[in-house]
Order: sequence, then C-alpha cells, then structure tokens
Amino acid sequence: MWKPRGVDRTSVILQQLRSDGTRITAARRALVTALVDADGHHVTADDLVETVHRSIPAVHRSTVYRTLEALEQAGVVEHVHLGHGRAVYHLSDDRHHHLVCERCGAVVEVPEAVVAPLREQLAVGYGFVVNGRHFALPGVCRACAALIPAD
Amino acid sequence: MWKPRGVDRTSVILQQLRSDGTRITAARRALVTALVDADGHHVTADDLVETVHRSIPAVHRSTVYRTLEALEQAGVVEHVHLGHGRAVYHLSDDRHHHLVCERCGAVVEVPEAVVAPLREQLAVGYGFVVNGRHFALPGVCRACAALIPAD
DNA sequence: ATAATTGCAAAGTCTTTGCAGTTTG
DNA sequence: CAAACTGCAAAGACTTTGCAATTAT
Repeated sequence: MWKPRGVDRTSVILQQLRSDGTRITAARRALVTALVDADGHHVTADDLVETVHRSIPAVHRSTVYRTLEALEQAGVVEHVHLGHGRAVYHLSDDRHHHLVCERCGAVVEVPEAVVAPLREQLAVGYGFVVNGRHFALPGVCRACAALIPAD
Repeated sequence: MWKPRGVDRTSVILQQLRSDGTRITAARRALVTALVDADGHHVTADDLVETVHRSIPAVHRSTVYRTLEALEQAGVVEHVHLGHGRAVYHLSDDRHHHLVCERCGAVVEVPEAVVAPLREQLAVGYGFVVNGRHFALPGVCRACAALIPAD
C-alpha cells in the first residue's frame, strides 16, 4: 500500500485550498504541514501553534485558530472535543475515533469499522447520521481498569 | 438498585450525601432539586444556576460549580461535553446517550441498549470500558439531513 | 465548636473578534 | 490593486480558586 509523503499531501491540500479561492500564505503552509505531520494523532490548537512556531515563530495563535476555521470550512479539517474544553484537530481523511480515558487521559484510537454497525443502527432507527470522521467516547482504559478494578 | 416510591428522589440523594459526610445546605438542596427536575434532560451549569436562582437568588455560580464537583465525586452526578466548551450535567442513574446535531444543535437521546454492542466490542477488543452512563456523538439529525442532502 | 461551605472577586483556559497594516493572486 | 490574510490587543465564554465570613452538624 502506497503512502504519500508528507510534502505531497501538504501540497495536494494547499492546491485544493487555492482552487477554493483561499490564499496560501507561509502560516497556512506551516499549519497544513503540521496537520499532515500529526498524521492521525490528536493535536490541540496549542500543539499546532507550537509546531508552527518551530518554523515560523511569528505566527500568532489567532491566525492558527482562524486558519483552522478556514480549513474546516473547506472540509480539509475537523475537530472533536475530548472533554474539558479543549478541542483536537485532524485532517478530514483520517478515519478513526477516540476512546478517552477519564482517569489517565490516554487516548485509544479505534478504526471506523468497529463503529460502523452502531452508525447504521442510529441512521436507521433515529435518522441520525453520526459524524463520519471522528468522535470521542469517554471511559476507562485497560491500564486504569487494572489499577482500579471496581469503582 | 432500589427505586424510591413515596419518598422523593431529591431527599434520597441528599440522604446519601449526608451519609458521605457532606453537609446539606439550602444551595445544595436547591441544586439537587434542579437536577432531579431536569430528569434526564441535558442541563448546562448555567441552566442549573438559573433554576437554583428561582428559589434562592443569592447562590453564586461558583457554588453551583463547586457543588456539582462535589456531587460528581460522590457519584451522584456526571457530565459530558456536547461540543464547544460547555458541559451538560445529569444524575448518574439516567442511562442514555446523546446524539448532537452539528448543524442545528438538536440533541437526540438514545437508550443504553442501542450502544451496548459497541461497548462490548470495545471492552473485548481494546480493553476500554466506555463510560456506562453518558456520552455524546456528533452528527446530523434527520431534519437537517433532509434540508441539506449532500454536503 | 469547628470544619465544611459560601459569596465575592479575581484569575485561568481556550477561543474569538475588531482593526490597521501586510501580502497574495 | 483589491481582497484576503495577519499580528496585536482586547474581549468573550466557561470554569476554577484564594479568602474571609458564614453555617451545618
């Protein structure tokens, strides 16, 4: 299976943005690169700011937020809330979900396929189309369950 | 677990708290009542503040937050984040989940049973115990799906 | 009595916004 | 060049915290 290199994917995305009329700036290039490099891992806006700063320290937090919003509107990026306020961002084509441990904060990633049956049942029974890309379920991870057997 | 008949739910909960060593105050009584009255509906901290104020206007927001924290520690209350920051609170024995429409904000409630199979699969396959009580899935509700067929 | 609880005000976190200057296409 | 984008600073939503006064047990 062929896996596109980070640079390739970045330019594909930038290309797509440009064709939408959005302008490509150094900040945006850096942010998209940061998202591509994150590659399926959950990153907060803060993480992204930090990463972007490694190449362009001048980029302001607000620019990151605004660009994320633009990317989201363009359908390139999505975000979920992993409890307690802060959101995590990811490219739209990373199809997996999050199990967030309420005790230690660990994040377990689960492929889409596992969730597909529930998705179908909700669609049929409730007319509700679960976000195809990404969501988070709270719970207790294996390690914590082992440490604290009963609640 | 025993379900109260003649005795109202509020006093049962307050009783339980008192036996935990927590002190019962007017503010706490009002808050528990507000939670009981919400009865399975999603309420934000703000909703609760407002409700509590209807009987005791003097109760401060911070008291509500602190009491909610205490109630959560006592296992009486839990909260979930329905996207974008604000959390919703509910009594721990209300077993249902939320489907939150990303377009109109509607919240569809789904009984635990629907989710049970996924829960089991995640437990077996990932050692992850999904929160037994409450979580939220983002998506698009029936009405919005009808309005905006394709994305 | 005495430790828990409260109100208040202030701070903290995460995110958004108005504006004037800069850059892209 | 015009429209889009940016940094900055300030505000906004939601929640937490330090403290002295109050209150339940």
